[in-house]
Amino acid sequence: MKRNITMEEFVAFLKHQGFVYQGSEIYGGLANSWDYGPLGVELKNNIKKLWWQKFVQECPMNVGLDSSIIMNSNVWVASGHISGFSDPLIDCKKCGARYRADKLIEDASHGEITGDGWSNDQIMEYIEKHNLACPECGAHNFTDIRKFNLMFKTNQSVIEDVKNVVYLRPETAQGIFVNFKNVQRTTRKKVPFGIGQIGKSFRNEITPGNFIFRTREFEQMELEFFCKPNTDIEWFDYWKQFCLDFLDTCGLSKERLRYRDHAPEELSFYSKATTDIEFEFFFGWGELWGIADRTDYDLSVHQKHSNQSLEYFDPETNEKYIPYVVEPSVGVERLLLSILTSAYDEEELPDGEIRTVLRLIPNLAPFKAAVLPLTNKLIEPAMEIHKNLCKFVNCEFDNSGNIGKRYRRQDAIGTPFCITFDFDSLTDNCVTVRERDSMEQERIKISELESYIIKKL
RNA sequence: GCGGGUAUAGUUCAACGGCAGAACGUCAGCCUUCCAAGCUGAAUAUGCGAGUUCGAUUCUCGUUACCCGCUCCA
Repeated sequence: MKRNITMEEFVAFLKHQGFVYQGSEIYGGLANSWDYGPLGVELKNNIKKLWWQKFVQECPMNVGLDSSIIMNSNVWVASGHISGFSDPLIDCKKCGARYRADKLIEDASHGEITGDGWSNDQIMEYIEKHNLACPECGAHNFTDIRKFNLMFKTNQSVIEDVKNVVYLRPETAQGIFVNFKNVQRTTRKKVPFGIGQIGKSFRNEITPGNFIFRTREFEQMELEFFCKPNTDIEWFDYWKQFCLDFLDTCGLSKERLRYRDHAPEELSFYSKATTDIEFEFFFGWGELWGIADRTDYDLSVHQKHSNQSLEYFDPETNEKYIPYVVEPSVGVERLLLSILTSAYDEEELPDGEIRTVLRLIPNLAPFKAAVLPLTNKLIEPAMEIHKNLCKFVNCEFDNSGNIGKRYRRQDAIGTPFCITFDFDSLTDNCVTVRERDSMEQERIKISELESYIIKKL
């Protein structure tokens, strides 16, 4: 990227080209929801396809799964998502500082009283009675207690009732864990093996933002890799490298990628070690891919709560154990954003003109080719070529404006090849194939066009 | 959630308490034999809701969305 393009400019660019629109736009939008346009959905699908290819199809150890978004609520009790995430939060109305109300009491009483297990009313009563002040500004002016609930809640029935409360999954991982036995039995896989899944997840984030970086609805591509206890460290390193290689395949700029190991105090309760692959987004470095050593935590808690054995019998050693899990988890939208960020380029041509180019790898490009008649007199025969090529690759037809303009337009959406049908084509049965990055042109026989394009992809 | 800022066409910007303009883009026609050419024409905008006013895109309030900072992020 030659120029320092701002995020706002980039968002406008993506909207203009039909990659990403604001969600519910005609109704004034909905905070942090984004829709993927005709080009966005192609790119997104291509990203998912590539991930699936690399993590499932080409990886004999791994298989795929597609589990439900809505699951038995006990799944979330077991996983800790319900109990572990209902902190009573309170804000100081004066300075805006936010606290966990129970911690406030604990701190004020110097640890003598913990608000653990208290009801909201009890906590509020204590705060009022002891006239607890905001540690920041000293004011006695708090909001009501609000339970911060990460999960989207709904009812599985037309009647709302506490008994039929269900949640939209906050991660796809649990769907894999609860199917561990099913998958292992039916595929006859031996540990180590992995289960991959792509799907939507939902989290009521307190502060979403930064465009599509953090949204409440998002899509994850997760692999849960089951291995023998004490082999988790080596597999952890294996997948760390594997993910980085994948990002390289996607065309991400190396200098905008780095590993970041989580410090022991920031590790989640379920994780022994976590490394993020971070990408340098517009707003700074941010988590792109989290690789976590989840140990046997998940299978153990599900075994406990479900009363179903989730042990694996290792036929080689005749041992029974609960496998350890290494989880590389990446968000589709974050990956899409980093791919687009890396691909965006404004190139100065020899004549001083600037062209915008999305240097997407051909595999990911929304359109693989565009068929362009040199003039409007050649629309019909050019359309024939387009019609045929569409059967093999996603390609576009464009006859508006002059040819140069159409080349630039395709450059800006990352189309790797432009196929121009000119007057000579009528007699020599050849077309000009113009390559996006080099801008070089080659004369190709129409009969060999498909194989030429497919080979280049 | 708090504080600050912003909101006019697809985009970038004008203007005004009294008919809202331009450039680029888009579309149509003409022209055009390979890198955003030219000519002619067209469509498209004051985020939403109240209030003040004879009249509000302009002033006031509310609301929604976005941006920046703080806070938060199992």
